[in-house]
Amino acid sequence: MKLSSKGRYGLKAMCELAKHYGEGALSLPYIAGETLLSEKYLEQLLSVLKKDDLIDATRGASGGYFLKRAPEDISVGEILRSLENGLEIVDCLSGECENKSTCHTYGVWSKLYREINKCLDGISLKELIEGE
Amino acid sequence: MKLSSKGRYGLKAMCELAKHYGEGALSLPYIAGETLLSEKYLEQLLSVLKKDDLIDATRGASGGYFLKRAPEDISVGEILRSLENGLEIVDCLSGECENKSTCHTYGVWSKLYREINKCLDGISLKELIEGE
DNA sequence: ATAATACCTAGAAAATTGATAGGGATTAAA
DNA sequence: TTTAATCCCTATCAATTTTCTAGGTATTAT
Repeated sequence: MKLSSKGRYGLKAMCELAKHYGEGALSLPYIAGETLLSEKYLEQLLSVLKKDDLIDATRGASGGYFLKRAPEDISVGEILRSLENGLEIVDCLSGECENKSTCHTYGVWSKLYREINKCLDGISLKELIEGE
Repeated sequence: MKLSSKGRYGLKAMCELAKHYGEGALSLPYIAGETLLSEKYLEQLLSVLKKDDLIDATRGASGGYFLKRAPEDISVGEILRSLENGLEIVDCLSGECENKSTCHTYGVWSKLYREINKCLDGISLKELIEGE
């Protein structure tokens, strides 16, 4: 049960944006340079984060990406759910499970799912860059 | 961040063994039949669980697998750590991370790791088959 | 105009996971 | 003592997912 690199990389990028919150937009090459990630791969992650309304961007020369809300108002949970396309650890949590009632293990997954979300929703981007 | 089918299948098999705890060994074909899993694949999962001392087996005709401890003394955490080869959601948790001190995200992973284990260690196999 | 940027889509490469196959060793029971 | 049922071991294939690369288009400050 590993987090994908999308989650890890994307969260790093979000930290970078948070560090410069209020200073205008950061360009893709800049973020890639700071986080040591491939520009093209990072671009795809940022597009996901944008689709989910966590960041926004301005196009054209001297354009770039920036947080849509303040770092203290964005939780790690939101970011990871966006990048990982949900944090459901088993498929029967999303979609309907037909034998939820008789399945011995359903309860485990649903409890774990709640705990994971609770934990991650309790950490803000601001705490992250300040080292709680 | 998905649990692999090893974890899901293996836990199912463990439930089956728990249901018949104290009744002697269950054969691979029997367990596969009850859980609707491929014999050969399940065999590999059981061998992992055996290596990690959660189950034991007797060979030869009328042999089979059985729990090494009572269902109330085996936690879901133990089972999943065995099958998933640890529950570290990122690699820097296992192995040493060289820049643990400067990394903004290390704290998140380590906190989440603790929560996941705490949650799963708090559920016993017995609770599972009895529906807590 | 130009150069720097975000945006979009297709697909290759690599890694992981899921599953199959076949044979060997052991042992209860006929 | 033979037989059949079982666990044990290892190799390998197939499918899926993840990671990453490539190339072009649209937009905009300078």
